[in-house]
Amino acid sequence: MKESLHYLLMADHLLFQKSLLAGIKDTGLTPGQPKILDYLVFHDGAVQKEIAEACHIEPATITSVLLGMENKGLIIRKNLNSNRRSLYVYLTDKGKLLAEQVEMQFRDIEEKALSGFGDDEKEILTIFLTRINQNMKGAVDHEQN
Amino acid sequence: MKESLHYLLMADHLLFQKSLLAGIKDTGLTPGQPKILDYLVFHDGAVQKEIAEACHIEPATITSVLLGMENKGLIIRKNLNSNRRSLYVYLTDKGKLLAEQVEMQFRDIEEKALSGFGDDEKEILTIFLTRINQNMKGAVDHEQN
DNA sequence: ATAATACAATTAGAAACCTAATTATTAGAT
DNA sequence: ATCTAATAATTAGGTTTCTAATTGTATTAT
Repeated sequence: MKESLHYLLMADHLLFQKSLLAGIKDTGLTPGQPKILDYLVFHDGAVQKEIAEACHIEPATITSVLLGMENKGLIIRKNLNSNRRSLYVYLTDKGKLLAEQVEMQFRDIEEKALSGFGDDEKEILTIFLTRINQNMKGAVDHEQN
Repeated sequence: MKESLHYLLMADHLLFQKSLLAGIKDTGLTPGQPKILDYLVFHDGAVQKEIAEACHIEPATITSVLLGMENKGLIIRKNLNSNRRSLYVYLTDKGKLLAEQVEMQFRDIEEKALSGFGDDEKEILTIFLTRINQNMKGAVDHEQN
């Protein structure tokens, strides 16, 4: 089991997550918030559904996490007249500052995780993980019909 | 962000998990239970702390998940006289049956995930993920001191 | 134009997970 | 031998996550 793909992916992902949280303890961010902050850096103004998909969590989950982030003043949610059933999410200045810290931490951990890897190896790894991603996406989509 | 290691690991892990849960819906297992069942197949009689470490969850979490599994009759927990502060966990016959189903599903998904991969590619992937694992373990251990 | 359908977000309720503090047991030090 | 440290499990309290059902808004069909 220790050598199975599932186990390795789980271990790597969770160690990454644990390391991230340790590195941003001083920010007061709770575990669900960093990935959303990170997504918004590159997709400011996204609607909730989009964020949920990108972060691989359900729309119902996003609702509560974003509420917490809004209360902390990290984001604001706007209702545009052109589409009143969607909520558009924007980083505040405070949110941007914390997001930068998260970004930095992401980069640090990634570097640590890949220490000893050559550029060619990094590229191969990325390609492999992307292929798996596509294989799995197809599988899950198929099951939903 | 879509191309970062963290994102790819997260996506692959969560798609794997989602696919697994879809494939064992009929078993009535809740999301936290399959990985423990799987671990016990190869480590029957493990103590709770060991299971927690292997499954990358905290001892406090194991307590409640194992309670649920015990109530469902999937496991029993025994107190041995030689060490009365540890609890030794064993699969019941019912637990073994469900574990087999979980195993089968793990294998199916792994095959789907790696479709198109040659044996040499699979081996390289495993090596890479294991190296990342070791890099991260070192990092997390270091932070704890 | 109105009715049916689809869609985005939310609420409700439950499971999984965490950290910090507690209890019970074991091991180690003097 | 007793006192202190460490260890395994648990409890308490909170966050994240899920599914299913609901609300409000937009689209589509007749």
